[in-house]
Amino acid sequence: MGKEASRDGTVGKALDVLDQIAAFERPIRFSEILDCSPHPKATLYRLIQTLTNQGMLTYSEESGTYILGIRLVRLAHSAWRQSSLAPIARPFLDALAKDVGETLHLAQMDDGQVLYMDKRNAAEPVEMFSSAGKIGPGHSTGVGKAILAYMSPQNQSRALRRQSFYQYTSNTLTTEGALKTELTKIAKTGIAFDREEHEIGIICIAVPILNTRKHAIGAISLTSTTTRNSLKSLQNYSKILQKTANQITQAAEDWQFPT
Amino acid sequence: MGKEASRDGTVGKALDVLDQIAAFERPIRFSEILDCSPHPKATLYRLIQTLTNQGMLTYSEESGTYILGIRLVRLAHSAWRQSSLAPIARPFLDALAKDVGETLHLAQMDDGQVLYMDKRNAAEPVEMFSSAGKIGPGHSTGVGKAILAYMSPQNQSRALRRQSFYQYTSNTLTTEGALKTELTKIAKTGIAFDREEHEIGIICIAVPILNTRKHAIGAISLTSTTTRNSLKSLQNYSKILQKTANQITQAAEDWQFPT
DNA sequence: ACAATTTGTTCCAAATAGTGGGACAATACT
DNA sequence: AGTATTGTCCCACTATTTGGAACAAATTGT
Repeated sequence: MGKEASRDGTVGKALDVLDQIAAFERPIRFSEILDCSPHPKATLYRLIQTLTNQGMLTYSEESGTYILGIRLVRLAHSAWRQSSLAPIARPFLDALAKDVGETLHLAQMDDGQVLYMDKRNAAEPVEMFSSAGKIGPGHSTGVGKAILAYMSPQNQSRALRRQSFYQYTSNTLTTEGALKTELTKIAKTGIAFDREEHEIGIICIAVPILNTRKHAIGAISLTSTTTRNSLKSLQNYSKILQKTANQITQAAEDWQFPT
Repeated sequence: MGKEASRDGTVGKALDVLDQIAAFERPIRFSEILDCSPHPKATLYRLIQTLTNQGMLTYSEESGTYILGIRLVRLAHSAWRQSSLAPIARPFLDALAKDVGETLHLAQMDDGQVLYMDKRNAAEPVEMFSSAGKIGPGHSTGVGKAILAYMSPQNQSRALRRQSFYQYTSNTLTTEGALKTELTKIAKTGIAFDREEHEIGIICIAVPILNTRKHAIGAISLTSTTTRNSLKSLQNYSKILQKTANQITQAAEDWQFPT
């Protein structure tokens, strides 16, 4: 119990390697992987060879580097369709986008991290990173806090333990205590705000998407800039966001979700 | 030698299972997987358990079914950014989309199959398959033929062997001979057409994206319907498509060599 | 040009992790 | 209740993974 060694065999190790390579967001040498790997050289070597001729990694002869393989993209397409809310939420997000003309995000929680599943651009786009599969911190985003506020106690504390509490801006909540207080407030109102907690100048309003047991299975958010909106004016969107969230809940009812 | 057993260990088996589950485009029971699996019950069971607590699969207690897990989406995001042309091609596709106002696709080849990496919608959307990660046949799509025409002889024949030559419509090329003749023509003109070969009423014009060695690393296509366009009128787009493809080639080159 | 160093690949005996027949439990059908 | 189907678990057997160390290739230093 002391250690949370939940390693399952070779497959687990192989997948860890994939995560490691994904973390570097660039082509990477064998020895670079080796440096951040707990495995001995020969072991890592065979692991990577296997992954490569399985199409999960791609090797570039010219530069001697590895990148994540194309097979993942194929698999992820199925994963996205099957286990994300995106396909279900699509028509409702489209309608909402038409109504509000601001940047919208659909996100779910993966092991304490926010995972963006879909996005709609503002009429006048604020160029932001993103697209499906992008991850973000749970403690400093609107969607993250909205979902955390509506988790079962066990899941919540597990997720909280995963938070880095990295201070992105002076508004970021950097302690578990501060975040918990905020989550309680959110659970009362059903609405979460990002008060420039992740990036100065960027604010957002988010609402959870709940299942029948009143636990969050995702969240939607509307993002804007402080030059175009204030936290007050974002409040005007709360009704329509909640309506959309409810519609998605409804549509998702006969669907199965991850815990 | 007789057998083409290229299985590498447990990891390979686990990944095969993922592919199998992806193939069913719906939640699936344990026994259903077992039916199309070469592994004995206990083996498959442990494999799936491992995959599940690694987040590659998600299990629904209520219905006792498995779907591909959310972790794949996260991994694929990195894969998409690293090993697809999509991020590089994005600005050029955007510009092209603005100019032509028709449905555009960016695709690459994965083991003989077309893999769509990005898409731009027409002003009046044509509802058809597609979006990133979606796969399609090589022998009956514009992008597929464009890429096949510009492959090295070895790669081409390997890819041709992978083709199903399934007859989607009366126009589909259903023999290797017919396809090869077509590919020779395409290699001369640099332009590929889909003459309702995949779906009646849908036509498209495609051009390859070439590397410095004049081999295809991908393709872009413009799709329309027979009610809005004819094969002749699609020809008008050939210049601008080729210009865009060249721009992407250029950008891809610069990408490889950042001093 | 030559040695020293770093980086990548291969081998093989020992150890470990995966295998699968079959027993058992939990549901679903008659 | 009885029977069939589906899912979970056990454990002795065995095949696969392991990793130290030797080797090869590419890079760097003098």
